[in-house]
Amino acid sequence: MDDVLGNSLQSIFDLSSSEDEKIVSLGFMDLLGVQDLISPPFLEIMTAAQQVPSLISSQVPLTPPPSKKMDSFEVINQPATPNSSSISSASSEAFNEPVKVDDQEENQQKIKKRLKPKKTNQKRQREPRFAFMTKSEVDHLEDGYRWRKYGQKAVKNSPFPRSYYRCTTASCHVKKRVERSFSDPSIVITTYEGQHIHPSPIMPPPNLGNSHLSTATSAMPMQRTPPNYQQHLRQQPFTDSLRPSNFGHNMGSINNSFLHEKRICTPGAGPSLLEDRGLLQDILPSYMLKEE
DNA sequence: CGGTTTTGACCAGCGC
DNA sequence: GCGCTGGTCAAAACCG
Repeated sequence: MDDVLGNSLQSIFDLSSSEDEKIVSLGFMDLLGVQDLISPPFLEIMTAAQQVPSLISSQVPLTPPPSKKMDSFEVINQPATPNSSSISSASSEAFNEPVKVDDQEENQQKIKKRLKPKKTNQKRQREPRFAFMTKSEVDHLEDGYRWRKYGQKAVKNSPFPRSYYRCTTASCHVKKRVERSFSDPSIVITTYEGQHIHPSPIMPPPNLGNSHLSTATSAMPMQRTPPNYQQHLRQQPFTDSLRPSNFGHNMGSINNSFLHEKRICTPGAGPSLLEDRGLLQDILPSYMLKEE
């Protein structure tokens, strides 16, 4: 079942990399605003992230699908420019009846609007992505930001549709996709794309009584832990590359704050586990840990 | 009335 | 080249 889940997720997220062992990412940590804690050697192997010209500095690649290319890591150094998308006039309409110039222009503008920006030898730019699984009843988890749904698609091999959301804040182009795991419908898979450039609009200010929380959030100025997650959910940042070999020594510096947060999130979790596993426990699904 | 959701259509990329 | 799939657009519907 784990395999099924893993495979399906591989197809779900194209957080791919070309080299299994090399790509390591801090996506989740990055979202939490702790990317400045990355050690230099760690950065060196984040080849993909280095290519990204945006303020995003990392992403969490899942197990790279062998057939996939570095799609999500493709980088376009210049903004895709709508290169006038040479649409050669809607011939049928023009043929059938004389269309007013205004109408023609209107039509062409409509068509242009729908056309993606012309690319010249370049793939569409994509923000680094970060995905995690959450056990939750509701599909759209409150994470402190305001989202506007802009699409929904049926997912292949899954009865559950995938929803597409955009951050409603102007000039913030963060997107997220939400879907349920086919193999475990109780799990919601959320994929973030991009990074918020603004504080959470609906989160209360920090330091409101909960010293633990303030400790945990102090390291993440822009991305605070979703309240719902803290109360009800068990976050499982979904990553295959965050395995101990990559993870342990690189993440040690941020262990404290993150572990702290986790204790808040899941008071039911055994303290011994947390102590034993540390951050790893927070990141890796339990079944992965058991396999170790 | 403004913002959000729904939903069908369109486009790009990829595999065969 | 064709078909499939993911991602996005945008008009209409919905909602507070």
